[in-house]
Amino acid sequence: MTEKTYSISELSEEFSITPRTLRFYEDQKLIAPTRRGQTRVYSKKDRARLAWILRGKRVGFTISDMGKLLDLYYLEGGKVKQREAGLQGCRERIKTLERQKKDIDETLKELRDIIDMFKSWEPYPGQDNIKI
Amino acid sequence: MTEKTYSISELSEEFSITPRTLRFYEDQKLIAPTRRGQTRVYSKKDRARLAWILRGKRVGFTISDMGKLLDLYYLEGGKVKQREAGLQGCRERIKTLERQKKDIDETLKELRDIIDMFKSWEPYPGQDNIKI
DNA sequence: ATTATAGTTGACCTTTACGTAAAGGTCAAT
DNA sequence: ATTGACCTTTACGTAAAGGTCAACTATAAT
Repeated sequence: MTEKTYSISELSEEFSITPRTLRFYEDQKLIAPTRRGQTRVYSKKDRARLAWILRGKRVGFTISDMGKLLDLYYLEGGKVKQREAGLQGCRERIKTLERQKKDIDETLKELRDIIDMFKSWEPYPGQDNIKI
Repeated sequence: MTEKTYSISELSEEFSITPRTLRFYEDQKLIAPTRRGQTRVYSKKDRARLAWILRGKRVGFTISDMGKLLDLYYLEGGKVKQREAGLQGCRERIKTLERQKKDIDETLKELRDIIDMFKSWEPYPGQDNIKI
């Protein structure tokens, strides 16, 4: 059974990014698709890595951050020190993410306040300008 | 009673940013401190705006995003269309923030899995290298 | 055979968010 | 009056994350 593979455009469409982005990630050593000739062939594993990278990006990590994380994740055997550093790194990331969650909750609250403020200013029928 | 004010360095230290950053935000019309001579004097209100901007930044908004949001917030009277746009903008931001929260939760879960993985590799006493 | 469709590698361009001098003003303390 | 601390503007520099050509190549379809 041959595993499913993806072309660069399939993958970029699926994740709403451009092929350029995928090539860029490869350039930055985040993904290493195999080649058939000189054409990139992405595996399921590559696809999973990509999903990880993009999610990391959405929550504020840089792509090089994600590169390091992925390396840790796929680390098969390594020195103790590397693993310790990995653990430390993970813990720090968890902390910043938890802070971000708090920030988001507070920002959400304020956004909803703004919406309420807007609503309480609803114009009267027939009126399309409000002056104070 | 004269309200409390802050110097550029007070404020930048409090929020762990550089004075350059504050001047930059002013350049971008995000904050408009008053002046005593040519020296910037920040009010409580300025400080609040700054806190907003920085929180927005932490959760992934650009500073120009935050500028627009602040304008909406401090909007005193305006056309209906502006307010409608403001409402729409807020709703969109709320959506992306909620998505980000989900992303964060999933990322947190995976980070914790990685940590568990690391832990299960704990070396035996006296051993400081693991090979596979 | 030629056209269309994907793919490739450069190389340079752009935006965001500041950093980093350079060059000097202001004011309090010595 | 000079030092030091803090402030100012102007202006060029930079890193991150791609965008945007341009010039080819490979393969499939007509």
